[in-house]
Amino acid sequence: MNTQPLLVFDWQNAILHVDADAFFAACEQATNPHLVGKPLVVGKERGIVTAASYEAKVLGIKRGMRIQEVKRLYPAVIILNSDYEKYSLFSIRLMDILRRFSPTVEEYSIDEAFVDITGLRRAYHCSYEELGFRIQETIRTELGISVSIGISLTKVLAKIASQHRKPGGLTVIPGRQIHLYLEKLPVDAVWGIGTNTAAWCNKLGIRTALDLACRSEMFIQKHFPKPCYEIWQELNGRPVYLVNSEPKNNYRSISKAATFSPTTSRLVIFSRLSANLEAACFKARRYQLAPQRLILFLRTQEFQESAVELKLSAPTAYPLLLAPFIQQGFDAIYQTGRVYRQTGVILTHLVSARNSQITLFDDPLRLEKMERLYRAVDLLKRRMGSEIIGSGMALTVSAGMAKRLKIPCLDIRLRD
DNA sequence: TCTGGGGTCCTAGGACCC
DNA sequence: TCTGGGGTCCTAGGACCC
Repeated sequence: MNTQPLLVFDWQNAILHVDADAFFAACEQATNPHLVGKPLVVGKERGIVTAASYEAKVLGIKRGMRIQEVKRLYPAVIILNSDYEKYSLFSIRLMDILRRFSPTVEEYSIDEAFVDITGLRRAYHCSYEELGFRIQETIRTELGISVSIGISLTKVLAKIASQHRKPGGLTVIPGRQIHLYLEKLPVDAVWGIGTNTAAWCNKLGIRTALDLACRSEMFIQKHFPKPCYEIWQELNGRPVYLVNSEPKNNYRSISKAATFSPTTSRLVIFSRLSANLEAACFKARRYQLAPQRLILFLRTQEFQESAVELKLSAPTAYPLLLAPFIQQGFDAIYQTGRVYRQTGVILTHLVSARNSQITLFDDPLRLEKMERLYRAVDLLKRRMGSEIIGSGMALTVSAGMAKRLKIPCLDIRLRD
């Protein structure tokens, strides 16, 4: 058999993973004493459960469950709209606390972070476990929420550690104890191993994380693609994934999609699509980005997807300029009489908008007008909420106006 | 098992060039 | 024009994550 014993020296490297417990629900409870200790669910506005407090989870409520069903089965459960502003503020404060302990903090998601704590035992005159405990306590007292913490030699192991005991757990996995934690862990519970890779593992006789970690390096390289080889190294205590503390200020793509009650109405579907475009461009402008391409897609009731990709000859995040092409693209994929339930827009090949949009206009005055218009729009949206202005605008632009504005669209291509 | 919405990275294969 | 080898770039699609 292609196996080998785990051989890891302790603490060449120390990574801490923080995972907030039932984060959205916890934020609600932290800001409203009446909610503490009560079963509570967030996601009313979407019709599905986005997050559930532990009191609600105990009853059997899971993420994705219909709100209607929750109401019917558990009339006592409190149901709230989600409040992303609030959760973002908690997230910012959480990350700030972590940065007080170490400068190397990766904000992995709104409620999760990795912290590189290598060598901090000396600085704080305490063990890594004690340091984890202090962090946990600081978060509890300052924010009033509970987090689970895992500490180990790599990110993958630290994730396993933080999952090990939830909520409120603190688990340290030193090198010599790795096998104890991998022994009973199903391979698909490892970060980065999904259902497909797990199925492949099973075919090779690999059931647990330990089975995977103990295979020889050669065996892994022969039978698995690169991502899995990296995970294998991490499971063996060899760090591959570094803690990246650079702030997220760039995107490869920006997308907006929305599901609605099934309809055949051309007008309704097109205006949904326009709203998606508005929202996506709004976000792009916030990060000073402009797409060179965009993909429009529609989904039918039977989950059939049709999409079209538009290549712009010059990048822009001004929906007004894009309107005629959206119309063309839409016409290419929309089928009269079909029942649709979802629309979406993906902005890709993003570039910095700072200078690139200038090439769209030969007349600097016109550029300035457009910039001023959207500065006003963006300000209004930020102040009053993004619903205040926008969608429908795309409908009002005539093809003639677009022609005068000289936005050429190079290429429209149907995808699949 | 997917609900629903937002992302990332990797890979195989084709086009094109020398 | 064909043969063969080799490299790069781009794309679609897959897999995975929260």
